[in-house]
Amino acid sequence: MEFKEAKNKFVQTWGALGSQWGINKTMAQIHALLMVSNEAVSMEEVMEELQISRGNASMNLRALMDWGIVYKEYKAGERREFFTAEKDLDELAVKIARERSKREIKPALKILKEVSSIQSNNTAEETQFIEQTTKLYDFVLKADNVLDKITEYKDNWLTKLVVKFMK
Amino acid sequence: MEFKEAKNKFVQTWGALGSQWGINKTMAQIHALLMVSNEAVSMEEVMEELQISRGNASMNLRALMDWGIVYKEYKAGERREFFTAEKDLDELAVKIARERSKREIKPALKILKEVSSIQSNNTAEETQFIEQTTKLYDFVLKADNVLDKITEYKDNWLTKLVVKFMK
DNA sequence: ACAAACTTTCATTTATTTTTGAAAGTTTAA
DNA sequence: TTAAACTTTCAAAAATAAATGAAAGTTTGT
Repeated sequence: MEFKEAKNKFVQTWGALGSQWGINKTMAQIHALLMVSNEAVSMEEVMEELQISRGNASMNLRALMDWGIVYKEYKAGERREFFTAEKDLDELAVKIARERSKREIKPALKILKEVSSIQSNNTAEETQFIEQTTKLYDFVLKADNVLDKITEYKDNWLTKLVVKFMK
Repeated sequence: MEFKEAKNKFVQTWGALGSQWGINKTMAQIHALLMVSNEAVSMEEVMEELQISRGNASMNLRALMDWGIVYKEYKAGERREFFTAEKDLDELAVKIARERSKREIKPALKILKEVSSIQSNNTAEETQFIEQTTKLYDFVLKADNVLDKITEYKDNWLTKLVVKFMK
């Protein structure tokens, strides 16, 4: 396999993975492309490499910056903007984890708390509902807290987790 | 908030979450419905509660069984099949983690290994590509191993993780 | 062996999500 | 202040994913 083919395969694969994880395909592809580029990439180049429209490139680059995993760069004497991806994987994973916690887990917790707090009429049905949603609330809360703690380490959290856990 | 409203809210919320996580909305809703039911539910009831067609119910129940988080149950003297969800959350999370590892992480690792193994012509571009995809491979492999180890505990793995990690 | 009771399949339809591209907006340099 | 160079927005179009429902398939009791 030669370079171009490998690069393309990587971008495609990362894109497909993204869509299984609630991130859209193009967004994941752009991220993949930037991550393996040795220097900052212009919007024009992104459009060219991925064969996408200007609007699409603009919106997804913006979204990636909102996630905090792609940065704008300005080059001296250049009017255009260039983009780079977060390349440190510990940092990348931490940012993704935090963002998903904020966007998905926290709101879900709020709802779980609400629905598990109804007062029961003591039918078997309602008792089961309250019991299960309460358990879910506790579980998700605990998981979210663990995530928080783990990502506090930032550098090498994965390695530290391995060390802590394997012994 | 009264019971029916709470139940509906829970099912809707779980469904929306599902679609952000690569599981389709109906599949997640059915799972939510079964999880808070005190007894096994027939396909007819699922259709009725969620207002979905027979085909849809059948396909998604099947998919949930493929994931190993919904079970068929037979009642004496009843021709129909009934369904229950895995209610133990440790067990549920373990099954989901294992399934996603098998379906998504393992295939991604295979590709990462492939693309990171091209031989370089020593351009800066290719060097960067190989370096970054190699790092990714190592990272994802390590993460997958940690997941494996954690889910081996099965019972109370989350609690055990908290204990190990907080001290 | 038949038929009633039930489940699965899959071609078609429907709904949702993503993409496009042209117009509007912004920034910079002269 | 003007215009060139660039980016963003968003309504409409295209692509993708999910749902429907009728027909085919299966199982069970008589």
